[in-house]
Amino acid sequence: MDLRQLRYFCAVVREGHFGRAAASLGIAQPPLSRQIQSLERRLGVELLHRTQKKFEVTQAGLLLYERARRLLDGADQAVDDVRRLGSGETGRLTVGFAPSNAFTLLPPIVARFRSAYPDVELELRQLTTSILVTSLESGSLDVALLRPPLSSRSLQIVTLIREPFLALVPSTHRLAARSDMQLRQFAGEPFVMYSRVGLPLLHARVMDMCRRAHFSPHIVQYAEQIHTVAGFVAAGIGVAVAPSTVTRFNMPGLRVLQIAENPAPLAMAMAWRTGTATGLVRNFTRIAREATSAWQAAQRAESA
Amino acid sequence: MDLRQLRYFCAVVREGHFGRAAASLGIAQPPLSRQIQSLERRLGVELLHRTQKKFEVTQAGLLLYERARRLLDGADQAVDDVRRLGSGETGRLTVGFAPSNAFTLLPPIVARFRSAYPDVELELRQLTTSILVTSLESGSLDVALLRPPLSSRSLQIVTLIREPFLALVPSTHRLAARSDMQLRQFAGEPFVMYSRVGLPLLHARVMDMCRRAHFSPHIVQYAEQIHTVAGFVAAGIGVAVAPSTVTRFNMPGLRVLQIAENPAPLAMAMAWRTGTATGLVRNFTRIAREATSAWQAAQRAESA
DNA sequence: ATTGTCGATACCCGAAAGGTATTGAAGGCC
DNA sequence: GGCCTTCAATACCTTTCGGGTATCGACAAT
Repeated sequence: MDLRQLRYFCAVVREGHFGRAAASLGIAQPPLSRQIQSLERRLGVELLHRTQKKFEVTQAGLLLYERARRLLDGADQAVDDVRRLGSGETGRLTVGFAPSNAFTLLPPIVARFRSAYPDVELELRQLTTSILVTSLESGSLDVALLRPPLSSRSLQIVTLIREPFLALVPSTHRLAARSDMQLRQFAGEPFVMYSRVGLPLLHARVMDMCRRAHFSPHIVQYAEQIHTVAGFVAAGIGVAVAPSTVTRFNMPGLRVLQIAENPAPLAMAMAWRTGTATGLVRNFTRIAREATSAWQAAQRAESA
Repeated sequence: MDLRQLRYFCAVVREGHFGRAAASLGIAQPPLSRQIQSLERRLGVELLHRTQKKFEVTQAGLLLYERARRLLDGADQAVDDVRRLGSGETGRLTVGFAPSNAFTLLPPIVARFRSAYPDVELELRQLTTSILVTSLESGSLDVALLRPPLSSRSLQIVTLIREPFLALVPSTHRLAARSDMQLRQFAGEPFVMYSRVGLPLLHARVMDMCRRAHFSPHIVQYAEQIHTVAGFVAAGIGVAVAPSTVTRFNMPGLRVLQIAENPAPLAMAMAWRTGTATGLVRNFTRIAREATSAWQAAQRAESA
C-alpha cells in the first residue's frame, strides 16, 4: 500500500472531479488519473465506476475512502506525536536535584520549564549528590542539578551559577566597618559552622578554606541551614563564611565582607549523560540556563 | 509519510540489526540505511541513536514503532477488506424475485450462494415483475429473478431455464392414450385456467396460445397455482396447459402430452443493471447459473 | 596486530512519478 | 443539429528516487 495513492484517491472522492482533485493536490490531472488506475490495478478492484465522462464511487471505493482517511489521519497524528516527542515538547523527564537546590534554583527552573513545555511529564527527585551521579549514569535520571566537582567521563556538566564565599560578622565585631578581610583574621574567633551531616559540602569547603589559611576554626555552634548560620552571626554568637546567597536575607546586625583570599566560589551545576541528545534534555538544559540568568538578574535587582 | 519507510523502520527495530532487517525485507543493506536516514530527516527526529557500530532505539523511535505497526496493520486490513468487498466475497446484495420462484429456483440458488459466500449479507424481496424492473433500474435491487420478456435498455438479462408447455388431460380423456396433440383439439373442451390476478403471466401465455390456435378456451375453472391446475385436471374437471414442472407432481389420473404447435417455452431469467460490474452481482449470477444447472440435473434424475 | 562485523558512503542503473500536449467522447448552448 | 466546452484518458518526455554493488571507517574479538 502506498499512502500517496490513498491521499490522491481521497482527494478524487472528496472533490468528485479529477481536475479539481489534482489542483488541490498540487499536481497535474494526467498523473492523478494514472495513480488512481494503478491503485485499482494493485487492488484488483474497481473503485470508481467510469460511466461516460463522469464517474461514481463504487461500494469498494467508499469503503476504501473511509479506511484511507483514517489511515492518513493516523499517519499525520503519528508524525506529529513523534515530532513532538523528538523535539522534547512531550514525553517524560526525570530530574534529580541536591537538597541545596530545593529552595533556590530549582523552583524558578521548574516553573519556567512547566510553562514552556506544559505537555512534558516532569518527575522530580531529591537525592544526595553521589546517588544523583549513579542514577544519571544508570539512566534512571535524565538530568540533575548538583554541586561540582564530580568526575565521570560519561556525564556532561554545565555550571549554572557561581556564588563567591563571603565572610559574615556581627555588626558589633571589630571588622564590621571594613569591606574586606583576610580569612586568617578569623583564627581563634568563635566560629559558626555548617553541620557535617546536613550540609557536608559547605562544611568541607569552609573547613578546607580555613586549612589553606593555616588555622583550624574555633567552632562554637553548628547549623543545619545557611540562613540559620546567618542568624547566629547576626545574633553575635560568632563569625562565619557563607556563599553570597546570604546577602538576600538582609538581616539586621549582620555584616558581610569580601574575603581577600578569594576562595573558589560555590558552584551549582547541571549534569546529564553524554550522548543523550533527546530533545527533552536539550530543552530542559536550555530552560535551566535561561531561568538561572533570570533568577540572577532578579537577585541583583533585589539587592540593589 | 511513506508506508515503505515505516515498514523498513519496523523491520530494523524488530531485528535490531540493519543487515538482518534488509534480508528480511528482501533488499540490500545500503538502501535500507538510506531509507532510515531519510525517514529521520523528514521527521526531524533521531529515531535510532547510533552509538559506535551499534544503535539503540530512542523514545521517539519506540513511539513511532508502535504507531507504524498499527498503521501497517490497518493498511493491510484495509486492502484485504476492500479486495473482499470488490471481489464480492463480502458486502450486501439485494435480490428480488417473482413469486413464481419462491418455491422452485430461488431456494437452491440462495442455498448455494450462502454456502459459497457466507460473509455476504443477502437480502431477499418478493415483488411483482413490474416492481422488480423499476427497482433494478433505480438501484434498490442489485439483481432479480423474473420472467421474460422485459424491455429495458439498462438491464442485462440472462435466461436461466426454459420450460416447454405441455397439455394436461385426465387419464379418462379421449386423448389420454396419445403422446402428443394439437392445441386446437382443446377447442370446446372444459378448460382449467390460471387465475388472471394470481398468475397473470401464465394466464396471458395460455390465452395467447389458444388465440393463436384460433379458439377461445371454454373455461370451467380457475386456479391460483400450477399444482392446483394439475389437481383439477387429474380430478377430471377439464383439460389444461402447463409448464413442464407439472411432471414433477406425478399425480395419478393425470396424463401429460406434447403440444404439436410447440409454443414458446416459459422462461425464467435473471436481470441486473448493465454496468453493475460489482463482484457481488457477478458472483451471484454465476452461482445462479450453477445452481440452475444442478437443479435441472436433479429434476431429470428424479423424473427418470 | 589482525581480521571480521556492522553501518555509512559513493556511484550507477532502472523504475516510476510528474509535466505537457493531445485525443476522444459526452454534454450544453445557440 | 452543428459547434464548442468539458473531462478523463493517452502518448511521450523528463526528472526523481529507490535499489544494487563496491567500498570505507570504526569498533570488537581473538
